[in-house]
Amino acid sequence: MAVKKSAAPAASPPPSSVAPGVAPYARVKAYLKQGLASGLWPPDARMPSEAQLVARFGVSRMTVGRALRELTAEGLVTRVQGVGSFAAHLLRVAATLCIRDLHEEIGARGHRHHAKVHLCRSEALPAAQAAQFGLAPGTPVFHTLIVHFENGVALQCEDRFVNPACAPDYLKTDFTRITPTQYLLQVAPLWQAQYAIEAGAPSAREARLLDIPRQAPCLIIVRRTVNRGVPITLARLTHPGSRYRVEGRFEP
Amino acid sequence: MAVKKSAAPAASPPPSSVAPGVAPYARVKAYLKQGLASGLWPPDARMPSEAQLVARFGVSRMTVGRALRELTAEGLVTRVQGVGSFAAHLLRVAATLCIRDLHEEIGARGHRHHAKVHLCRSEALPAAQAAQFGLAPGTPVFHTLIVHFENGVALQCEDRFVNPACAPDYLKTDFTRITPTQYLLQVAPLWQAQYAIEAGAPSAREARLLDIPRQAPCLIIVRRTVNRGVPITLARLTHPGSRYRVEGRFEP
DNA sequence: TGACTAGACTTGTCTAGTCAAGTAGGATGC
DNA sequence: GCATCCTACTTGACTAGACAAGTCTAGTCA
Repeated sequence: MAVKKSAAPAASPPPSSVAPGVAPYARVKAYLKQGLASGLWPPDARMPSEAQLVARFGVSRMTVGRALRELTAEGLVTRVQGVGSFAAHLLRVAATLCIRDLHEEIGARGHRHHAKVHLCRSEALPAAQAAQFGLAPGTPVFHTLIVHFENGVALQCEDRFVNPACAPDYLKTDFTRITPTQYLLQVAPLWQAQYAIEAGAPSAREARLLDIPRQAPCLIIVRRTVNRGVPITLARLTHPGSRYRVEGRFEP
Repeated sequence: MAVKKSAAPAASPPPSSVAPGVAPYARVKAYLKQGLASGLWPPDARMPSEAQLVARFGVSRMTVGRALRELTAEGLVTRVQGVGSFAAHLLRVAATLCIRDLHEEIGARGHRHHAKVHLCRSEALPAAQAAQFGLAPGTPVFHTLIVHFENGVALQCEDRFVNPACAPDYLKTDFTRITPTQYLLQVAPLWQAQYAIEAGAPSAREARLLDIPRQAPCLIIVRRTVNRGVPITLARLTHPGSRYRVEGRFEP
């Protein structure tokens, strides 16, 4: 093509300012993103078609297609075959919540981590956890109870059940040197995780281990991981509400 | 090309089983994903190069490139120009946390939502919130305090400050019919959000409004949204720990 | 031995065209 | 009026090539 269509509708960034070092698809993407942010295309508004963007930016259809496809993946644009591209509602804000390994997280803050193992044995799966874990009650499972400290202050009580079939050598690990999370990620590739974050009071044992009052509010994260339908581990992570919180950010 | 390289290393899905109706890029992607899930390529292991995948699947480089690019975006693969593609560590588990609008969430459960407005006025921004919100103390801001009910039970106490510059007509809205979140998303496109999830005790007023004891653990979400550097709103959402939790799942 | 260079290999990106499939609207025929 | 068909427009996906840029290795030369 090269010869640009003369009847370009004209708007903000035509092929002017070729932007050095920025890939064409990124330029198209930035243009669309800016239009969405500025309200040029409110939710459900029709956005320029691929052909129009091709004409405006003087690039190939593959290139504008990539920009639109990535925006679709990010949830900013809705596309309907045969109809067009539309600005998406951002009602459902999908945020990236980063569940980091605690050891790494403490290290990133430049602090000292240590762990105390209170329980590390094989036992029959209690009925209370059986349904949640996805194994029959009474199945032999590994059970660890570890308290993690940041600079000597108890930060997390980790009560964990592990499927022996996925990590036969789990109990032999020295959990004062490596966290169960790290170990399990090495042994069994994580493939699915479900989690619930809730506020609640600690159990009597958790209160004692964390050295907090029984009525102190705690942030409790229950996480279950599964690989190809096989349950790997079920963990209940109890944190004193005064010492721990989950933070995150979201930007489309 | 067309003639396949005879020295193909041989593995699971060669061009055999052409898979009807599944796009080629999706087939390549599924193949790689399965290899990662099965542990064929443990973290940091070298994955097949684009050229090898082109030979194996008999598709063009653009197609395998798309598959690898999408896996990279999903955090499953790390690519280094000039070196190769490698299986990523999944240590950092990025989960999609869905911050839904409460009205929509309750509706999705088939339950009845109603709201009670306790405060809806303009006031000077208190110093306590100024730094967090990003406006000077004393700046006139809109302040609402709304309690949301699910089937008549108090579920959330929403204490919110709004920047009048972003939503001049905010106070005129009937918040028993539309939630502030919905209104603000219509008026000002959300462009950045920061949030913190923590467990704590409710304030005296929150306990009264939610009809819970002072020492009942609450899940508190503090959310700040910004558009192009301009603060839109700062919200403190307090939920009784016994009635609300955040759930999510993650699968690469 | 050590510095440098050339080539092989890799990913990153783009083009110009193709075919397929879906939608919407207008023209046609009953 | 109503159903049908055709056409224009849209997105979805792909190909076969191209060039650029980064990395690594092996060989060469001082």
